[in-house]
Amino acid sequence: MARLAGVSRATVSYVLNNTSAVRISEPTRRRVHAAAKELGYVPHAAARSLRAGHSRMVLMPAPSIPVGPLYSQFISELQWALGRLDYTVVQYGSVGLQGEEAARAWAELRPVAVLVPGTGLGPQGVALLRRSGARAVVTLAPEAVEGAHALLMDHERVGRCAADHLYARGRRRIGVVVPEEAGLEAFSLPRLAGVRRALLGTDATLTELSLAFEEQSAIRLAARWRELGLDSVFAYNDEYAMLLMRALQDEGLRIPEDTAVIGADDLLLGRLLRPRLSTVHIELPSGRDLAELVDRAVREPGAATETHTVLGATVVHRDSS
Amino acid sequence: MARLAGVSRATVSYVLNNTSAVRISEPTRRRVHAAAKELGYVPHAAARSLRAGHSRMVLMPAPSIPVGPLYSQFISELQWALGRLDYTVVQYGSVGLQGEEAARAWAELRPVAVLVPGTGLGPQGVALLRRSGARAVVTLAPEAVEGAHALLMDHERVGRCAADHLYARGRRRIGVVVPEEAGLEAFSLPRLAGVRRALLGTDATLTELSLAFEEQSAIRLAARWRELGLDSVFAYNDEYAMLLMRALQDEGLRIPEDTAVIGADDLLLGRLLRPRLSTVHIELPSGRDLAELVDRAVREPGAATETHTVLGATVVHRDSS
DNA sequence: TTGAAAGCGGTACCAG
DNA sequence: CTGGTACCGCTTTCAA
Repeated sequence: MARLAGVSRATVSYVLNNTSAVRISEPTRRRVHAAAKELGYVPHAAARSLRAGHSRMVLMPAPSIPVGPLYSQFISELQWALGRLDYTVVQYGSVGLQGEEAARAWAELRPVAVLVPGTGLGPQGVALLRRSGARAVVTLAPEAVEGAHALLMDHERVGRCAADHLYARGRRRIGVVVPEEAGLEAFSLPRLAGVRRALLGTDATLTELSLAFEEQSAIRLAARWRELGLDSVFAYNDEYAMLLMRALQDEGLRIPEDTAVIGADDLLLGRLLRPRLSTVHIELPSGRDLAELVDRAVREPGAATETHTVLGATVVHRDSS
Repeated sequence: MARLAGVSRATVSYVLNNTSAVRISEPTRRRVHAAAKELGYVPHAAARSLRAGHSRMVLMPAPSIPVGPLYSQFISELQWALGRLDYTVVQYGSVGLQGEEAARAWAELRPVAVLVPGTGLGPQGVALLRRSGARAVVTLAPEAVEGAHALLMDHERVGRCAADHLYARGRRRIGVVVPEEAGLEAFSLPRLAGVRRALLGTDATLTELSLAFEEQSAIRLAARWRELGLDSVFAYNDEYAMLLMRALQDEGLRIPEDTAVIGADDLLLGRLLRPRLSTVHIELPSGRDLAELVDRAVREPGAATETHTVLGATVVHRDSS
């Protein structure tokens, strides 16, 4: 670039990076800075990281489904915290890419760390990423993956909490909503399994209820509610719970007398319905903590992989259960 | 890499890219592929784009505020459509970066195209990006920026629609909710301005109402509702509308008799309250169309910048207004 | 204090 | 058909 500033490329590099091992005279610095400003010079990240052999890019797949305020908040916090540690966070739009293939696509960018929510990345995927220079791979999933750090997001606990609550309040015929929308299985199945486990060995019964996030679907489900003979339902999350509760009420069912309803995520909107919606409050890991984990892993890539359980789940009992 | 496969780098390149201008013998291809598989070889995107002088990366800033299902859907669709056109979509976590500074950070990655929702990127930012190789810069904002293609998302129309509707139904003392949460000004201010414009020269009055997305804030606002003397309110969006409507009802106000309420975004959840929430349905551009615009712009970087108005707004009249 | 030169991992031309 | 080689933009010794 600014050899047109009268100096060599090396000098430019020194000046712009404030290289401490080298002293550059003030006049020269000034000329370099001036020229850079003038030409609108921007360093070429690819060239830099090619030469350096590493980057400070932390990559995570972009969510392909609408995420709630909880998760959005978490991502923002994480980006902010990693930004403070001088990492660049990049969400890769991996629409349609699967497992190994996705891992390969990510590896092409040679990120220093990869954060993967959900399953879908096997041990081979992790190995591939590590071979291509990722000094840290962190999964946010129900179970750990060989070779990667793991933040265990145990959605089973959410189901267990909800089921324990309903059972403790005397409910025995318990329905569990399973959303029909694709891409939610990663959450809905563990939550369902959690309910199942909580009810194991008790006198309660569990009924799976398929429900799409549309009024018609809820109305259809409500129409056959009496024949279902359920006295309570864990509705996957607050949004599905709100939808279903409204349909049940329109069908003439009394909440919670005839049927108790509980959701999850503790959305503000759930408090607006009457009766106020009971819910399972979920606590995600703090973005700061995860950022620190990443940073530690990057600095100490040989260290044993850490596994932390990070999903807090507590029942918030309001009026619908 | 697989010079350890017994061939030269060049040959590897030919084989893995299926270079048609060159014929490689089957045995050689096989050995290369075998070695690549064995070593878990992944090409180095930085090296490739350094050499090529360009990449196929489309960059957009990651949203820093929780976005609704509407926008999430739009992003997904866009990623999918661009993926089909063989672009790689990357969301850059620009937490805290502003205008020029953000533009510089993005430019370091030398994306072939940049998509920027919202204002904050000035003409200099656009120029900077173009100078560093971006063949297309597209803004999604209320107004066009010199040098960039523009998808005009005219949120004023949302406010106008809502105001026209309320006015047509005989309301004259109209409140407009302005969220207190930071980062929403890009939407809330134009919506407010739209209401103002719609009411200009009529006998209606406009009152700004500051509201945070918390129950307490809504309760406080509702408590002074009677002294405000409003007969209707445009509540920014459906979520704020739901929150406020509930608080008004708890305060003893009848909806819509005493106060008409209208939101925006046409969320499913708005239909669950009673009375069912009136709303302004918003139509975002199709991801496919935007992807095509980007592709066209990339292939024809010299062409004049296009400006399209892409935000459809129509009132959905339900029971709260 | 500054400059010359090597090299990061690919691609593309040209010679063998 | 295949290998040598120059080069993309930047950092980093090493010499001047």
